[in-house]
Amino acid sequence: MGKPASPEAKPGATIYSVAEHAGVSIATVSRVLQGAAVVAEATRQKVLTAVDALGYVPLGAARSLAVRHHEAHGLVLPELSGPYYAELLMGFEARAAELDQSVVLVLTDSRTDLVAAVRQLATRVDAIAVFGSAAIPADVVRSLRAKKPVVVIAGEPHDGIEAVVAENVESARELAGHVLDHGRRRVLFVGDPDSGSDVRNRHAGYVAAHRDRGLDAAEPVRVALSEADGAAFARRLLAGEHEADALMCANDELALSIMTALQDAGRDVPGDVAVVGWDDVMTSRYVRPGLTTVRQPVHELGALAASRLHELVSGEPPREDAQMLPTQLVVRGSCGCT
Amino acid sequence: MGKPASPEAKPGATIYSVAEHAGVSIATVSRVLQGAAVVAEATRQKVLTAVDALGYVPLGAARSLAVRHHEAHGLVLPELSGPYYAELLMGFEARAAELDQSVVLVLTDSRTDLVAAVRQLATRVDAIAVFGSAAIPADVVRSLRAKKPVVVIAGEPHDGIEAVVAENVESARELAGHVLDHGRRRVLFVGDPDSGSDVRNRHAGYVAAHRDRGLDAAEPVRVALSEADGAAFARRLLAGEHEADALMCANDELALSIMTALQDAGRDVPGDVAVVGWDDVMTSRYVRPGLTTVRQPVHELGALAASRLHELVSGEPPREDAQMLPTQLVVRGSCGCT
DNA sequence: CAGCAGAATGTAAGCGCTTACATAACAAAG
DNA sequence: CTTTGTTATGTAAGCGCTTACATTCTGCTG
Repeated sequence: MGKPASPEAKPGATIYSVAEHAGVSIATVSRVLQGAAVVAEATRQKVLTAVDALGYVPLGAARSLAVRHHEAHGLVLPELSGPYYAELLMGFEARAAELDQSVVLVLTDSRTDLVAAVRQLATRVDAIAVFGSAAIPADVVRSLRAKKPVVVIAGEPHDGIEAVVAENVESARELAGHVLDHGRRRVLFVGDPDSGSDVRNRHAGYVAAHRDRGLDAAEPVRVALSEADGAAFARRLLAGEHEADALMCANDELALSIMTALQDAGRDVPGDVAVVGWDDVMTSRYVRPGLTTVRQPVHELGALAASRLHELVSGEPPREDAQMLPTQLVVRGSCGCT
Repeated sequence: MGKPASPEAKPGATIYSVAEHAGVSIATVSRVLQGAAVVAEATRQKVLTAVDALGYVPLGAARSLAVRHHEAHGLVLPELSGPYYAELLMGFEARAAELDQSVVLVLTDSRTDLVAAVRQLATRVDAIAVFGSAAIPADVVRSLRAKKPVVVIAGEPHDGIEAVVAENVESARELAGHVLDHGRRRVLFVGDPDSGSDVRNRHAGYVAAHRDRGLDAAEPVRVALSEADGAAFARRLLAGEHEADALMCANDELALSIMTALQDAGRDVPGDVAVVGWDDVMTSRYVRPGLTTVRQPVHELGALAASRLHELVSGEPPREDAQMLPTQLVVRGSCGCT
């Protein structure tokens, strides 16, 4: 802080001015900066000195143009509320960093022209990871794929576009089975199986658990995945529109808002009705009873996406089948366990 | 110069191949793609046809090099757990999108070489927003500033680096005053004022509230801001290491973990001890009693940072004083209100 | 119908890097 | 001393765009 001001940076310092200042050629400057080729120690020092005398910052675009790749990965997510996407992004970013790739983020919920945004993104990255339900039209994804490697996160693989997912069907079957084995006989699935492959697969597991026991599964209650949708459903449930002794919600936000609304209305959870969710968000540990849910390796999922992107850029062929990460049932009180 | 050697390279469609395919010059292709100059409708159509016949995706780096800017903003955040940073990022991204700027994200907690990461970032963006406590050495920020516009989020302005912040002192004074006015006389500040200007200012408000009433403020309990730190503090409190009838925590995560730990140990909140936090995270609405806290306009803060970055890039001079956004006290039950 | 303004398009000069290839410098070997 | 490797460094050709400027093509005007 007490030090003299930083070197007067000529706003226009380029590799040429550095070379001139150091009395060497631009090739040499490039070599010391890339650390690639051998450079005499004395020369290296001259260059380094010149670099910070001029406050030189290389122009990434020029390098990208010369080397013909961006050294950046794109990530397209719907939004970031709730811990799920944030954790995914952290995993992605961390892995990308290890691979020396920058990450360029696009959030689709804030975009009016999604397609333009994605095209624009394609312009500045080497590969793109798209979240399954980020609402990118399939043909856009496919046309993207023609130019750049693409991986879908939590979606279905198709047309040579590979997918990375967390396991859903089996854990949903296990979770639903757990609830059924508490003796509940009217377990409602809350969430729209058509809203994405994650929910579809969770629903499939729910159906399977019923089938396993020779039971009939009720029709799913098709609601979106936000707190507000949960609250709305809770109102309908309290109004007697649905009958249930257990609710298997497509995610924790739904489960939490429903559980709280029921409790506020004097219902006993899990006494009157059990509630389970999916994701294991932070709040699920804090509410009483604790929310029984399923933990996904979200961080790892993001990291896996970044890794695959990198491998695809490096020329590896896309995988046919989705890569699946295991999930873990987290049993707390809301399912009826003590 | 002439055109590149292989006109055959389909995967490498360039402006040249498009021009050739459409039977026009590259200048014309550029013109229709930028939509800038007038182009005869017939010509425009030929070009557009060629573009998607070849699946042409422009190379962002080449454009950046030619126009001499990146059309991208950098954002440096510590991490993304908890809703605070995620919301900030969403605000930033949304505003950046409106301004047609890409956002390149760097998370410092995942980096081993922070300084290198930031330098690398500077290479590919026009301007950078750094979160105050992202642990970037001050001299690095300053040297960055010499080349690119920089704004600090939730930090102090200095050396021509402007800052955007949410109000802290007055709302902390109000919050602490509120607790004191419930009759609490041993209000402990939990959090380390030296960990960043946000906490420092909250502490300052806490001290001011005491002074307002002619009371003495206790020494702050210096703990970090995570759940784990809160739990550890709660254990010490239960063990009798501290004495308090109210806890003013530097953020909600701390407050929540402490409150829950106390309740689990049989203490009554707010009966035995009141607990208040800061941030108004989602969980704060769900716990019982609801957590009294302060809501910050986090989304707006992110958006403001993006806006300022853009204005700085456009040549506007940096502001001397931090731009401050108002916060809002959210009173729920944990402070002692019914 | 020459002359000319204005519109549409083409030409070519960069933008700041990387890197293949050429060259220089110097030491060891013949 | 040449010759021959080895290193260290320089030269220059792009990378794929944008854009100032030049050129060509219209359709009028006088």
